[in-house]
Amino acid sequence: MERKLPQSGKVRLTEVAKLAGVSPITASRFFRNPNALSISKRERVESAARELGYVPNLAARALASHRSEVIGVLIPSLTNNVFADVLRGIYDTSEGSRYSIQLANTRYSNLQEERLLRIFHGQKPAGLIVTGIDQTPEARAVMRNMNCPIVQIMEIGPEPIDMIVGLSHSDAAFAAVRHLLERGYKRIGFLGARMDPRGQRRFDGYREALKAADSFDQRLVVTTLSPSTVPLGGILLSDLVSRVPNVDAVFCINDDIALGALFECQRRQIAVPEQLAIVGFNDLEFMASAVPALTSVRTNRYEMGRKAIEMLTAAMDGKPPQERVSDLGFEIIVRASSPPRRDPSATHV
Amino acid sequence: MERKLPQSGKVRLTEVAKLAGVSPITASRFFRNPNALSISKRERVESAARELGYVPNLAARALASHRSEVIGVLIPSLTNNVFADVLRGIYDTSEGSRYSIQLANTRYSNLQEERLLRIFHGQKPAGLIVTGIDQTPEARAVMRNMNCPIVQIMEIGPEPIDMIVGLSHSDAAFAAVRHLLERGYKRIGFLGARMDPRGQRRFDGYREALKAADSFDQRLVVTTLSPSTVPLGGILLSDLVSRVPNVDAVFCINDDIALGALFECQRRQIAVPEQLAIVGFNDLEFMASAVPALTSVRTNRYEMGRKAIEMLTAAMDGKPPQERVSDLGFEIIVRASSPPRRDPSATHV
DNA sequence: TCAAAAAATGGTAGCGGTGTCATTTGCGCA
DNA sequence: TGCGCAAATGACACCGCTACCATTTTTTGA
Repeated sequence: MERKLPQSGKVRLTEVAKLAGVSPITASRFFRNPNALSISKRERVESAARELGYVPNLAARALASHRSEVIGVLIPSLTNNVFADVLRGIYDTSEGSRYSIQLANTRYSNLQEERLLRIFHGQKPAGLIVTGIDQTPEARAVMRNMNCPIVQIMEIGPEPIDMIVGLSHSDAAFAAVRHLLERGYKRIGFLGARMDPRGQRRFDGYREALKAADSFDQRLVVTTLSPSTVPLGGILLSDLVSRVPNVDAVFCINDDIALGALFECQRRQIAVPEQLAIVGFNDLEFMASAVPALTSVRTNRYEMGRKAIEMLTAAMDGKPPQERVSDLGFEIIVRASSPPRRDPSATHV
Repeated sequence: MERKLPQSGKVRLTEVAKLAGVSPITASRFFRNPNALSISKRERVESAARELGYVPNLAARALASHRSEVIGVLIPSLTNNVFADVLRGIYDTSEGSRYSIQLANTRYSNLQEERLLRIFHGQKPAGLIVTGIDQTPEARAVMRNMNCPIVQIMEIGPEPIDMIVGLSHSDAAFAAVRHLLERGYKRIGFLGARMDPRGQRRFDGYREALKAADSFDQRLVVTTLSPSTVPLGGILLSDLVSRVPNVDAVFCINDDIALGALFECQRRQIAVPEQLAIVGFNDLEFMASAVPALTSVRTNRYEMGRKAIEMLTAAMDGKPPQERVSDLGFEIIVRASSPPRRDPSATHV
């Protein structure tokens, strides 16, 4: 009970074992699989460990067991709010387990990703989480050699490396644009930034929806490779309305762009939604607060992180996977920024 | 040259040494301090390592050397944008070094913080970054026993544990409120969420500025312990204007609250800034885009992360610290939401 | 009741590096 | 040419824990 808080005299497993009156190997087993011990020893070891304030030496454990208890996580950005939610899910869920998270930032670069994978490879992680489905063949080769369970997140697609959890971004974008079409919008623009493959697939959904309605028009598409920011949303919108003044709706590749577009409309006195409907993607919290509240596509990001860790820990603990592919889906959250189009002149095309 | 990408046959230091024709210990030295070897051996080891695709086993290294090459980072939230910027600074800067980052989330809980510190303590990190200056005595005791350099970030204050980099939040808040006073605002409200100690100090700055102008009024203060969100900003603003209808400015504890307040004003047809000036804190990117653009207090968060790692690596490499306290300061970014007050009736008080 | 199987426990060796100290080599200078 | 010192190199033990296998104890079933 009396706990001399900062134990300076180092406590090794041997000390715990000695105090508990068992062999070191038995004490070791207690920490890995308590059920393998008889009740009496289990209690003795437990109380001995507590009394001495034992903290296992992870380096020694990793060296002896040939595997670390690290889950490597590769994400492309720390700034993007979208990943903050996924990370929360990852950290929250991993906290209960014995695994710790090693986070690395690829900055949307395939080369960085390869480099980081090689570093992880050397660390023999217990599991790996990577973002997206666009790894290079080299990266995939490294991963196949890792000999640990791997979960791809954010997106689902063909040929998962191992397991995968996410949603179809093209389907989601398709549904969002269908929503606008069904509400009577005719000239629906696309604002896209950071046109990485995932963004490209959202664009694909947009294009397919419009092509199906025979309304696709390249002039309505404004994209850039620059990273998404709120101010950039304003710039893209400016571009769009100067090109196509009578555009009546925009589908934005994400919520930051949508918010920037809304602000730009306010600046230019373009009435939203009367003159221009706006739809975003991700449904960040501010979308519901904006004036008017902005329609968006809800993606279950926290859940995605949680699920990824659960799939990983199940696999690491040797449990057969329930499912290799988990489609978390999406939901169109309809708000005031995309009401049914009232202006009958819109039907003139 | 021909690199069989995924080296499966494990390569140990011994193999490298053998190929290079040196003893293992010499090879070991090459990786830690190449200058200790003669040129010829250095080159031999280097090419041998490359040829075999050697990756050091970090666990073995940590076990043998009694120190890991891990920098522990404790932050209170992953969701809060503010920390994303700091983290970017941390990750960007640490990438060049041989240290890796271990991130942990305290969730604004002192108990979590203590628990996490104890875990880190067991890992013998090479360095530690903790957020804020409000650690419990127990937490401070654990840290003092860590025997590694420590940097506190976000805030400066008395009695740093080791090193510290940040700014004075009360000074920053004081300056922001002074700005409003100087522009002629009389009834300046305070919107505060998540009133943790750091938020409290911002409130202190607000209060002191108003007291100095003899204008402090408790009815103008609306706070909650709930986490900051954009929607919450709207709720707090509603509360304030229903209590004090003639409030003419608000100082918001952060930018999310400020944005929510702006949206609420739009909803209620309160003209910003004519009827109500708004000032936020942190200067997130969207503040400049909002309509009207919102005044805020710029804090150098990326720089804070960068500096923390630099101080840490310098100390870990045994260099004497240039400075133990680094005040990164702040800047009031004046925008359209807080123009000089024009309404002369305001002078009636 | 006793043998066989299962569960619990322990002994030994070694994971892949590095600290420590001893030894060898190189080099400047008298 | 030889001496002394610093630089370069090497030998050995051991970091703290776990894999592997051997041994002991308990349980089970005929």
